[in-house]
Amino acid sequence: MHNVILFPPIAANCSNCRWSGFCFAQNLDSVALAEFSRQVIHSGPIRRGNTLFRQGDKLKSLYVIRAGSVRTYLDSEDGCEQSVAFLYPGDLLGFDAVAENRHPTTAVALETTAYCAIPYDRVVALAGKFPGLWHGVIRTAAAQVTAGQNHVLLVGQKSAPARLAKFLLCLSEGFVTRGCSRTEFNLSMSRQEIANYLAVAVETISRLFSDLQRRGVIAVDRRFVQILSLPALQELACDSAQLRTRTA
Amino acid sequence: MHNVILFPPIAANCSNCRWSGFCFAQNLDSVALAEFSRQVIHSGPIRRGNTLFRQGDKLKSLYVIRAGSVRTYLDSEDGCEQSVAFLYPGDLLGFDAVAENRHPTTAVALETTAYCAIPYDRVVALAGKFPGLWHGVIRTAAAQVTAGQNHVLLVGQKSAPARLAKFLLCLSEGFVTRGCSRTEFNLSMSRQEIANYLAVAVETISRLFSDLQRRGVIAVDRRFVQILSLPALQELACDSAQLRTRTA
DNA sequence: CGAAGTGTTGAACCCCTTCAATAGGCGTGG
DNA sequence: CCACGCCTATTGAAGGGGTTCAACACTTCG
Repeated sequence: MHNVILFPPIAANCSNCRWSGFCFAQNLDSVALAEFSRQVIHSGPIRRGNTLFRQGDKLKSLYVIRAGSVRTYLDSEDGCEQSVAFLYPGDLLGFDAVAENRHPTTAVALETTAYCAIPYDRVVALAGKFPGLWHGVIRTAAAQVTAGQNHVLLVGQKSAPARLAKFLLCLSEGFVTRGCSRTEFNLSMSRQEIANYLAVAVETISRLFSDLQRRGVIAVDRRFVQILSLPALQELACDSAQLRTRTA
Repeated sequence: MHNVILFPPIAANCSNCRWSGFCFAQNLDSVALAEFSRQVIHSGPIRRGNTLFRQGDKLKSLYVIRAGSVRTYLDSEDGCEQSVAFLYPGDLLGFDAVAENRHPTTAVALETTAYCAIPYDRVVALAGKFPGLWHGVIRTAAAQVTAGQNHVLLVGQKSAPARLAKFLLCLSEGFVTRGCSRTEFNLSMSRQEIANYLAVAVETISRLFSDLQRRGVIAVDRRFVQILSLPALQELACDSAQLRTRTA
């Protein structure tokens, strides 16, 4: 334990929060937001490899990333692992635990990460008073369902090059939304973690990065990526689902 | 249009419904349920191939299957298709449209199918009065997120035989929950539709069915399946994720 | 009966994995 | 500071699981 370097929980101030537009509290008016804010526990930074919650843990809170990034993943009974999502500031975590009152995934920090925790019973209580909060939760939930569908499509129907291209484009899109560069960014995850998320071997990711660089589509230096040709990347992302599994 | 054979919408009676325990209205007391029931539109049977809604359609209602079965699928920009789910009586459909106010998937009947439609604005209005309805929606939503995660795991990390085995076990589980046989059932979907859901070629599904039958694990006659050895099937479902993409 | 759709089976090929070996970064400790 | 070890990443060669292509059986329906 490194208590000495952990900041104590501090009072949240959602009305000033840079990410309030992303948070599931986005629909609340200033009065409601102030009350919401009092329930929020700002949680001090955790370092790479530490978890917010583990698969099987009882649901206590919902979480929103404030800084840093997080990977969620699922372990099956027989010991294989599947990365489910990479999360960035403003993203909601842990909602899926509502179904069984236990977290179906583990959430682990990819880098030093700060987050907010809101006890789920407080969310429910507040949502009773401010229905806008229900809408925020519901819309976020629906978005996560959609994201899962697209993940299956990616892994199920696309070739390895298309998967990586689409992955980079999705990251890019996320950074733009957060006011960062569309074409230059640092990956917060390792090749291994990308490989697992895209369901290919690490070596394949390595080769694909090299290919993309060789073809002038991107420039890569370790975790730093520059997209040199967005159109080329988009073409690659669409191209080649060599599987003919159309049902009609 | 076959209007002549369509039953007119009839008044729903949720309190008598065989599937009320599965429906997202499961938490309502009898008073609330009666009011809920008045908002429900019983929709007459549609035949195989007809859709409840199409990808891109505006969200109007949530749907619950009353009889029959439905497949939802996603088309990507570049024309590849991914089956997302097979739905049976009691299952909720269309919730994912809440995120963007448009259905991200198409829902098509696999056989003659009857369903209930509940206008979404009515759901919201009722949920304001009866918070139990919010919980029903939220829990169902969370379950769908979890289901999506497991689907990615299946497609991303498991070998083709394991995918089919797991698929059969999931179907089996669903039938048990609904009071049907665990070991004998009819598939409502074609080989092609199974193949697409599991992200393999049709021929692979065919071969795997033959293999399973040859090994005495199941007996198949067209769409009728008998599970002869549940343990063997469970072993196959766990076995072999030949991809070593562990991140740790 | 013939045509179309669905399912099955065989053989060849290919994308991606696996195995293996090397290079590069980074923290640790002498 | 540099040497050492560990971990991540890269690249080559070989192999395999599943796809693709092709032909055939069976059912359904007009």
